[in-house]
Amino acid sequence: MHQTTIIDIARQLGISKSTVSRALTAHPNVNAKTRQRVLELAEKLDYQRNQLAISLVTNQTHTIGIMVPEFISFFFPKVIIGAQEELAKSGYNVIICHSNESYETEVANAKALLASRVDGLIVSHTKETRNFDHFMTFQRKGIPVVFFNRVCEAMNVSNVTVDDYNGAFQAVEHLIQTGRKRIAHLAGPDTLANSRNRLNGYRDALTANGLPIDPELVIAYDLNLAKANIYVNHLLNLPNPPDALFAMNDPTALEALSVAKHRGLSVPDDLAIVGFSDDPISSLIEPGLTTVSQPVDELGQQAGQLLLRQLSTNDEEFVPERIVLPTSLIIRGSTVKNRQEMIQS
Amino acid sequence: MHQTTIIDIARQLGISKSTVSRALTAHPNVNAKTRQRVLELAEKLDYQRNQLAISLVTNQTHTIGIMVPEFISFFFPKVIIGAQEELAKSGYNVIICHSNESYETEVANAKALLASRVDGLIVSHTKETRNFDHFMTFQRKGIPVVFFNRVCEAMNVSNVTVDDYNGAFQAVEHLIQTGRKRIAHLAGPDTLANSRNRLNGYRDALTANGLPIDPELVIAYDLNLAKANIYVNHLLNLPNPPDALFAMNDPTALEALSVAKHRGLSVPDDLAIVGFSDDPISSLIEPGLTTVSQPVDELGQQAGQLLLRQLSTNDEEFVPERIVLPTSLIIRGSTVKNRQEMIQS
DNA sequence: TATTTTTTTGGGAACATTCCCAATATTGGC
DNA sequence: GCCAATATTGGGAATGTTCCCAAAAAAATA
Repeated sequence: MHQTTIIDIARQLGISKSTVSRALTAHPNVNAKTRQRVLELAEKLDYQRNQLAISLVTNQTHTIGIMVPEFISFFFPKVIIGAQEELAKSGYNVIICHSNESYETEVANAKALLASRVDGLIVSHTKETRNFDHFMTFQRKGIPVVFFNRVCEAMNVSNVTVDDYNGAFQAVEHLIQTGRKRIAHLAGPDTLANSRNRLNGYRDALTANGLPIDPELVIAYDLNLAKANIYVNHLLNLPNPPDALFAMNDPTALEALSVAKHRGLSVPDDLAIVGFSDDPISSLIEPGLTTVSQPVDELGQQAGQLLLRQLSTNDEEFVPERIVLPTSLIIRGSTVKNRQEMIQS
Repeated sequence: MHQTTIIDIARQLGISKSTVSRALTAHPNVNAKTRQRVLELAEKLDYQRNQLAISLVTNQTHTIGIMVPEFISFFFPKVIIGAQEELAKSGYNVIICHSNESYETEVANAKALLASRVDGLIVSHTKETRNFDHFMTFQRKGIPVVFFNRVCEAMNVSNVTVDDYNGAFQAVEHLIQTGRKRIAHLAGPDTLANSRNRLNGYRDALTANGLPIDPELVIAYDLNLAKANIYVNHLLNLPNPPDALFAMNDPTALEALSVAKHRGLSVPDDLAIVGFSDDPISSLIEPGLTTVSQPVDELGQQAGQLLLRQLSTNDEEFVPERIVLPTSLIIRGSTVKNRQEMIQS
């Protein structure tokens, strides 16, 4: 089916396509009457500009790619919305991709985004990603890249993260202050920078408070919940089991909570549990889950702003920025009995 | 910054751009050696095809727009993933838009998708949408449109829904069978076809079981949770309050649950509650929420398949399909005490 | 009215690719 | 070694737009 073009309009009006083009854009050099006639006919003919042709000649698409590893949990959609709103203010559209935690899909998506000539990329990589060549290609071609949440520390690009180290430190210190001595950590894979940082925070909090680091109590896993179940049971079966668990994220913590319930353990008396990310579910279950909360909306907004800033800066003058947003500890019933929710920043 | 083009490759190899083009695509008429040389140089020069130019000349983008009203809740992301996987099998990419429940944003998004020449559209409209002109434009231009979940019944296009009427009927009948006599309904806005269908199911279930329809017990609202809170309190303050509540969706039902707890009511004894959609949270809270479950993944898959089918059919021969997927009632503690989860189809 | 200035318009290259058709090179049969 | 058949290559139009530059028209000035 034929789509109306500026040439159709030009022909019907007996004027040149240049004039139609000017009338349709905000160009000043058109007679007001001519513009009026063009606009009316365009409306009548259902004219829609062809962004492909425009992007081809102007060499910019006004489109930003956002790639996330998944978007079932509340976290990534919220970040996307934050970024999208920020970008929309400057007239940018957004293509959302999810890599499904698959390195291969991530590479394929990166290729597709490159092919559709996005003006920039906002990305959180998969847990499988060890090689970042596919993102470096963007850099080489002068297309701004901003990482968030799961960042590539080796690449010299802007990124936004939360203070994973301090969040973890604070969480573990809270457990220590409430009397726990054997604190386990279900960590994420060491491919993720945030996972590594949380692990460091856990370790340093123990050391700073004179507690030993027992390797038996630290398990790094691939965030597959079925395995979380197994590992929690393993920890609780130890001859000298933990009295507290700090989990990489809320889903893991919730899984631990369910395991504890199943084994007839009392939370927080027999096992205190802390998560990370303040999933909406965490405040609704019984007991409420103590967790490290992140400013999710701001994460997205900042990512958007970083990209916009880079987009309006000369390549030579550009210096990458690394933004770290603060976390806060939300204390609920999974660590302190009969406690109404409390926030500790 | 200059991006490598087939002309660059052609020049460096001393051959024509036609040959390079053939080598880069799956075209048979190229010498194997030539193809090899082209592929190697392309790799070396970081060549990425320019999808804009390709789409411009081939007049198809292999891109499908998916527009949803929001994607914080688990529902829409899951549908998107289902559709995306189906479309990916046939080599289609996806642009995801969310209208943020705003009619204006929806219209703007539709324009942008039209401008970027998507090959098709999968959409669930906002709760504000009464005028569907912006979607009819797609139809007029021969671009396939598939509605899901929130459909426009007035448009002659394919759509996928769940059996809202029967889901609601079954839910209300379950409440009646467990002895409830005054069943309230917190309905959605009447702009949504699924909201209207659920309301009808509610009404007919009451009538079929010889119960009166009390207009006092039916409240239609805009799905803004803050208002749900107010309305639930209003219902419970009635001189003759309801003994059960059927809510338009799970978030509404959860809000009701929280209100009931706050007022010291026992659920399900004082107030039984049923939701719609089986949100992941619903099985985790205490008591578990009885709810109408929908085959969410299948919704997305079917939407994708419908679109693909239309894409490969002549416009003249095409006949819209309307698929209705079955729902099932999941019975939990919010309607039956001490009941382990049970599914009734 | 003639000339200059300003406003408005038109022509055509450029963007990166596909694809048709013609031209050239290679191969096979005799 | 010649001719036909086949394989491979090149040339150039076409896609829908922007944008520069020149041309034409209109308005302002003398």
